[in-house]
Amino acid sequence: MGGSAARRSDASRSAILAAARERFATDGYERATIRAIARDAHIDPSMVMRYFGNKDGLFAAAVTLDLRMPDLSQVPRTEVGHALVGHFLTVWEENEELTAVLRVGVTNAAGAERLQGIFRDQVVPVAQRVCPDPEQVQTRAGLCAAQLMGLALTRYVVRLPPVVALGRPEILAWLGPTVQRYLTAPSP
Amino acid sequence: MGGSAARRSDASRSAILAAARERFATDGYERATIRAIARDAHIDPSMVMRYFGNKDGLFAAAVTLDLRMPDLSQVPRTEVGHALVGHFLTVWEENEELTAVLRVGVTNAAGAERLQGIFRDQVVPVAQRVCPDPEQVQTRAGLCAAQLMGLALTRYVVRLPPVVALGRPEILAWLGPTVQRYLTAPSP
DNA sequence: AGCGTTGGTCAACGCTTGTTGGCAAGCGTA
DNA sequence: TACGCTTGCCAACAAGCGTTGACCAACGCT
Repeated sequence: MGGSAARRSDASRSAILAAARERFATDGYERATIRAIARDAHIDPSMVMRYFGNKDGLFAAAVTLDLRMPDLSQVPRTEVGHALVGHFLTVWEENEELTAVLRVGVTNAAGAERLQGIFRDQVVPVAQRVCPDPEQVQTRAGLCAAQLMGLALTRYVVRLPPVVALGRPEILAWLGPTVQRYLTAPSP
Repeated sequence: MGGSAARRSDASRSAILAAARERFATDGYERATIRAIARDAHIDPSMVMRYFGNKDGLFAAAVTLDLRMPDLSQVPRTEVGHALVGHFLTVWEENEELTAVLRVGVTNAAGAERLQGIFRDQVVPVAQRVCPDPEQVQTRAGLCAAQLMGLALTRYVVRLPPVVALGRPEILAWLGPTVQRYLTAPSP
């Protein structure tokens, strides 16, 4: 029962998960059909059901999001904004699961809850390190999330041309001070 | 043919459009079914087809988005950020079509194009009034869009609790200076 | 009265969806 | 060889989808 032993089906499982990640990222929850995912993985749709129960289970298994948040207490206090924007930019561009969870979070109630969980468990704790006032850390983290998710939305999902055209240094120069202010400036 | 005369079916038409707006806003494009919209409007699904051709036509007719952008050249130059954030906040809260177009813009390719069109035709021209450098106006408008759509996304769609909890004055105080900087500060 | 136009209902079409159960082939062990 | 478990494919199900066309009732006109 432990499941530590390698099963013969592990190749199929991971093929399904990879295909699911890609489909969810590009199509969103509703249009990412089990049949299409199975076709991408060169396997029968019924196998997807047997391995993951149902479509919700597949989504839960495929999209497990780790932002790999850095330890901001190691960064000079005047550069946390710059560091945070840079980290998000890197993670977004090398990890399509973020687009998946954002797309699904907008269409699906369960997806929205997952986004809330990521915010609560991964973003807020990091903000707590740099802004110790427990009264304000939630608000400040929320403001950062609004700015960073807005960037992701306009750049990777909606693809507003001017935002797509921005280079990494320009984004850092524009958004770094904003996030810095949201995290460390005195409350207005 | 002109269509100026009031038709007997106008009540049904507008009932369908109202129901469609609400469904698209809460469910997104795929899950907002014609059958559900027709049920809400107390009418037969086939009438929706007759009036609007197909689902795309219904969406186009239901979600016509006018941001009613203010003339920022009338506002003191140091307060355009504050004014813009306040305007967006007002429009978002009294108009569910914005949530609809955002939700659909994330899932549907046609919806994304519509968002790009709104940005191009309604947001950029206003930014042009306050930031006359034609080289930068696109970029600056894009940055504002990223911040404002990020707010809308986290507040009205994903509903991150700390962002939902923010009051209007706090949002103005936090985001006003950001948008102000994106519009008027010297390029970093 | 008779007419065409309009507003509306009903039943069905073809298709896709998530999901299920049965059955065949491969494997390790006894 | 025979057994039991795993892996996989196939065919089918019920439900829902967008969409279509036939049919009916009410209206406005001449």
